[in-house]
Amino acid sequence: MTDPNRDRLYEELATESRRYLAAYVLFNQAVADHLGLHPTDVQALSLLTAEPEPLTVRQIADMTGLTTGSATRLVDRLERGGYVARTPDRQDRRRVLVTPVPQRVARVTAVWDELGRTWQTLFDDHSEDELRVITRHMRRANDLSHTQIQRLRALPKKD
Amino acid sequence: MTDPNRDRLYEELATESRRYLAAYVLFNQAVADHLGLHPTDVQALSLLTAEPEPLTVRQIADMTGLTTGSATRLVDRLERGGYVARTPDRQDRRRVLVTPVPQRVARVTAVWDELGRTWQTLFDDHSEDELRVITRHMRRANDLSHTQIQRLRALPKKD
DNA sequence: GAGTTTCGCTGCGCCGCGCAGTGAATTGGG
DNA sequence: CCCAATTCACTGCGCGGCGCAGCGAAACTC
Repeated sequence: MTDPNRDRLYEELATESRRYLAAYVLFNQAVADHLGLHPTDVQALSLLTAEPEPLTVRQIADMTGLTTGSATRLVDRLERGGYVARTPDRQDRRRVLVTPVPQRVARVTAVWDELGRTWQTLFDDHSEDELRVITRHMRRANDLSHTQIQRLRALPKKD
Repeated sequence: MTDPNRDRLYEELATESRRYLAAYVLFNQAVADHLGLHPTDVQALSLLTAEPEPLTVRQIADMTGLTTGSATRLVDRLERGGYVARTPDRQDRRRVLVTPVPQRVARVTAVWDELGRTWQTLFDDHSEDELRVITRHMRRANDLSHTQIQRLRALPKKD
């Protein structure tokens, strides 16, 4: 139950996770500054390009955690910057599909890939099993945090 | 060089990382909402409690990525909320040391630990070696992103 | 001891954001 | 079939965090 060795590993991993997140936020900020965008916009673009199909405004709102109103404004900015295009949905005419503009978005992903290349060198001395371990951990932590978020939102607010 | 199997793993890990970090940001946001704070404040508290010694305002500014002015305001909010206390530095009287107030901060970390406990159940079927692999990856990615941020800031801004 | 640098702090304006409400489109129940 | 309820994206409005520029005070430099 309380293996002191494992406890130390847990502790270490917890602290490292915090720094990991902090580093990501800083990196995201740096990318945004570099491109003259806002961190939220970069984050949205990252999520948008990760999905195979175009998203609706509401989906973007859910994934970023903003309201639909703010999401509309976000898409406004991205559209004005030429990063995405609004396309009406044929099936449901209330909906608006937001599709990324490849050549423009490439400018953003280029910065990401710049990191990605260095990442590869970082991964190169990992075995395939180790890579799978990391990926699996992230996926599970991802799922877990979603349920945790649900719980937090359902709970009464403190103070 | 181009092992298709590894390439697929890289691809998978890259996408999963995005989602993982996005989820982390969302969780941070949810915690902030729950406590009636701002995400930046929670992040600062997280970093503040992770360090063994009190930080100066400038150090907080550097770690969070904001200007000293905004950092001052951030400390103002945290102080007003009773989360931290300002202490003058004896050695350098220009400096102000920001020390977390344990009993008040405990309220925040309680929410983190709530996730931590569930995390433990998630980790329980990992071997110690696997835990070390994950921790090591995060630490290295952390270091790497810092150098990347330096590079980004040095580069000329695009657009 | 005068000049320079660093510290934290403070007006100011910008702008992202949540809130609440709008019209249009879709869905469901009698 | 029609009318109510829901969902969609969008829009004023006010709040407030943030960067910017400048401020005295304290520390370092020569």
